[in-house]
Amino acid sequence: MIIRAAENIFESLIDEIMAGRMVPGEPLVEQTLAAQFGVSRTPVREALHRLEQARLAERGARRAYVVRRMAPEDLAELFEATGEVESTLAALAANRMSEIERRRLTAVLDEGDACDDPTAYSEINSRFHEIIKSGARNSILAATLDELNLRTVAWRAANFREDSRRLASSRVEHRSITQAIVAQDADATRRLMCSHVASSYMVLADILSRRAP
Amino acid sequence: MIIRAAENIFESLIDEIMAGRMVPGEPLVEQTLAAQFGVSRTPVREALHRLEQARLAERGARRAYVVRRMAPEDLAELFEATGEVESTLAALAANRMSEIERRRLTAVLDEGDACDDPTAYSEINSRFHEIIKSGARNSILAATLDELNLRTVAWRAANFREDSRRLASSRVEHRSITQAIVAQDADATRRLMCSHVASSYMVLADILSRRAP
DNA sequence: TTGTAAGGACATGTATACAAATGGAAGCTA
DNA sequence: TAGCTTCCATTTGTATACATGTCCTTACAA
Repeated sequence: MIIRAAENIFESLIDEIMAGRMVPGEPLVEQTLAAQFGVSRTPVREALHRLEQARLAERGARRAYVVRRMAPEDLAELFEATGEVESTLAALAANRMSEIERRRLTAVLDEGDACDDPTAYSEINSRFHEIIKSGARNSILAATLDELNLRTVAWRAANFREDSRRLASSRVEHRSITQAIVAQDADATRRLMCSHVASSYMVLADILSRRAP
Repeated sequence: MIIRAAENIFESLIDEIMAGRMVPGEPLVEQTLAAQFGVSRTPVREALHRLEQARLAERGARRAYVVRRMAPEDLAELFEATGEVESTLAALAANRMSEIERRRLTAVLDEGDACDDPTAYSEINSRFHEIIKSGARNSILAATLDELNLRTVAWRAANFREDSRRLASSRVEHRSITQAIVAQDADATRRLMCSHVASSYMVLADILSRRAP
């Protein structure tokens, strides 16, 4: 093996969960996975431990691993936590971003306005959030946000995509957030970002509740 | 072994780091630790991986583990992140704590005012922060705060204790925070908690910078 | 029928041996 | 001497065998 097997397996399992090919509650048996990946139990074991740390796997009966299940309340907490951390980053960014970064943010915003393809818009949306994250000048909070976002992958899996109505309001929200950042108004930025993230997740929560009541 | 060896070793290593018996940069060799704990490399290996996840260990030369070192800038980021998350929890708690919880918070505050022993005060201080953490009604953010606090253990190690001047201002700050929470003023709570945590860490940072310039 | 205890299947936990990789040191060359 | 190459020591990575623990099944008795 060129690179570490445990690392590959960890990434592969995350991909499987993200793609929805492994659903919450599905067993993750060391022996079975080892056979599938063509390695021994040892690296699989390590990958499963890492999945557990990342809260993507949990222990079921007989200490066996399963893809993590989450009650709706837990999901709500997770969404709230994500929103709060991202809002904090945005508030810090409002105070700390350079003129160049503010211009880049505005540019990405304009690019998003000119884009109608949902897939492309999703990529632009990521860039928007990335700029804010790095503008906050705190890599630890940024990493914390990444970890929280990673935990939602299993729930974003089922080919969730923001519908066009949500896309329109998302544009408006990004616009207000950007204005608050450019005005270096940290409080407004926090408030706006918080409700922006809340709205985004509301749509997802709605879909999930309709599918698994 | 009655309970899991890997778990024991993980806890033990954290204790060693907390106590300052293992200092940043010190090598953590699987073979050596295995011999010390009287087990094989396997559980030690697992414990080290967990330490790495917790950001208490890092990889040095030849992928060997060492107790994590941190540059002063990283430490500043860590303190800021901790303060922001705790402030967020406090702001949520201001909106969500029950009347009973508010009374308990006030009671702990009074207990702290009547206490002059630094060790006892430290314990009361912990209870104060615990009440706020649980009052926020978000276990994920609470766990995030715990994880961030855990990362500072190696830096709190060197029998750091708040001096009496700091203790006096800490009392005053706790009083204002409690008043803001009782008044259910989330914004004021956030602001006060943020500066409270910042002041606490300032003392530690000051000590650290004088010891290792 | 229900409660309980023994046995067994299944999955993880641990021990050990061997493989691989990484950095550094020794030695060679220009 | 500087720079390169080769080799080796050290440490982690992986494979495999065996140990342990937990739950479920089943048999038996009240």
